[in-house]
Amino acid sequence: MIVLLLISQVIQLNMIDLNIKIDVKTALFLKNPNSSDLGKRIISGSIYLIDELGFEKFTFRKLSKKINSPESSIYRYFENKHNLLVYLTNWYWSWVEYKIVLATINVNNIEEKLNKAIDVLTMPVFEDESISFVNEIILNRIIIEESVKAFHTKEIDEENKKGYFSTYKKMVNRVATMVLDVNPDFRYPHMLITTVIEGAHQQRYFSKHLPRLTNLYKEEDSIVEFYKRLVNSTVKK
Amino acid sequence: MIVLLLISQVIQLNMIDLNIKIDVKTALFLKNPNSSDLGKRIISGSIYLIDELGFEKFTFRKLSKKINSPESSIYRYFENKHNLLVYLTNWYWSWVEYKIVLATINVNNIEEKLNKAIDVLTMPVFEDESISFVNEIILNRIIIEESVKAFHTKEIDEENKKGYFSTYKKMVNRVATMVLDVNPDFRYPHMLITTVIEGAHQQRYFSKHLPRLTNLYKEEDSIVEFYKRLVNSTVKK
DNA sequence: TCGTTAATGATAGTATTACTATTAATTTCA
DNA sequence: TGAAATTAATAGTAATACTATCATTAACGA
Repeated sequence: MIVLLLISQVIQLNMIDLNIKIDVKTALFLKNPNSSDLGKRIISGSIYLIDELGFEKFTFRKLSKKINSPESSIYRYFENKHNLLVYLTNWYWSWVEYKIVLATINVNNIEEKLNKAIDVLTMPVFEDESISFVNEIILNRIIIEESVKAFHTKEIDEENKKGYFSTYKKMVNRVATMVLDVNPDFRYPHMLITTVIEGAHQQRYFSKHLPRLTNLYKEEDSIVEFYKRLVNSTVKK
Repeated sequence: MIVLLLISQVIQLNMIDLNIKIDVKTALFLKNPNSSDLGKRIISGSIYLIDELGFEKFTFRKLSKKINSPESSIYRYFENKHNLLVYLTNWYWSWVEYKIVLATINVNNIEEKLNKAIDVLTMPVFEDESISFVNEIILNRIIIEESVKAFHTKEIDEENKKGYFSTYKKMVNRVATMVLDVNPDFRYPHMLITTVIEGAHQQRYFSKHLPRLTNLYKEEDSIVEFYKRLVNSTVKK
């Protein structure tokens, strides 16, 4: 009980921390959605609505009706729906990095440590681990279905300069370091990790919509199995 | 000279073949763009314009101005710009499959055959190998920057039923078969190949826009090197 | 507790997008 | 040559992605 409480407090603290970082490093939002009731309704409402409609059909007008606040008020928090999506992905990757830290904190064996991180990166989110107004199960679904759109735009270079993707890079870097711990001579740690992260999402998407493009076996989580095998056989000295 | 001519004829035939397949299997277009001058202007104009503006800012109205034909005429060929993008991806994958066939046709060693295919899938398109009104260098760039949007939509399941992605699946299947030739016990051939294809595109994108997410060395094509190593070490018995 | 400031609500308005409709001009090819 | 098919020219509509204005309410500090 005490342990749980402590962990929950750590998460709370950590989340505040991460949000401050987003706040400082980027110009992602005009007003911090964490700072008000309306802001939180925008975030949690948008998660449900993007999941329901898909990002293309999602609009601030529809969101305003869902949360019963005027469209113009939403625009006081986010310049446009694209920035809101990027904000959500940052939230997600902060959360994932935190889960990696938790999963590897007391693991001393470096191979096992890397494997634990790969687990977090490739396993589906099935339990509501939420400690806040964000539903992580649905957010995970949004990341799988929509997150490629967050960085496939003509504005990528300017947005990158503004730090829109720093949370993601930071998390990738953490795991890439674990790869180098296992094999310091391995030349492609970042390439490997982003291949695994994006690949695992892609395969989840394929398994749902284009199953001919992947291979699933009932008795196992094939995606986790495949990427673990891939990492271990590729990183090996 | 004679050889070149023959190859060129084969390509020509093959392209017609592939287009007939697209025609028959899907409802991708309302009128075959290959069948008229206007249709070809739509395709080649759209390739330049999508590359220039990005898919989001690309509109049929802007395209109509570029090719000097009314917007409504474009709508007689494609229901919407999304279907045009899917058409372009099909064109691209038909062309890639043809390149794989060419690159592997006289290779008897099965490992070498697979490696040749991985080469085609991971190498950049730098020469204008075009035999038609399609500029493959620019098309390759569009695939890297925009193609994820072709299958990340809410309509994916209906579109999949209509056969919108059959060209891609067919090509993946061809290479997956080569994987099984090398190791018949390997359980994840499709997963491996789609990981390589999409991963290689992703890494090209990262190397251009988010270089911290990948690892590039000047003296080599790191992306080709990495994915070859990955395939060979993962497929190994 | 009053008064100022800040945040939100209510409403309206604009340019652009994603189409559809109609009719005239032109091309095709039987 | 003449009918059928294709393309051009033009107009129009609902929805999207915003911006602007002003009224109302909440916050909070003197």
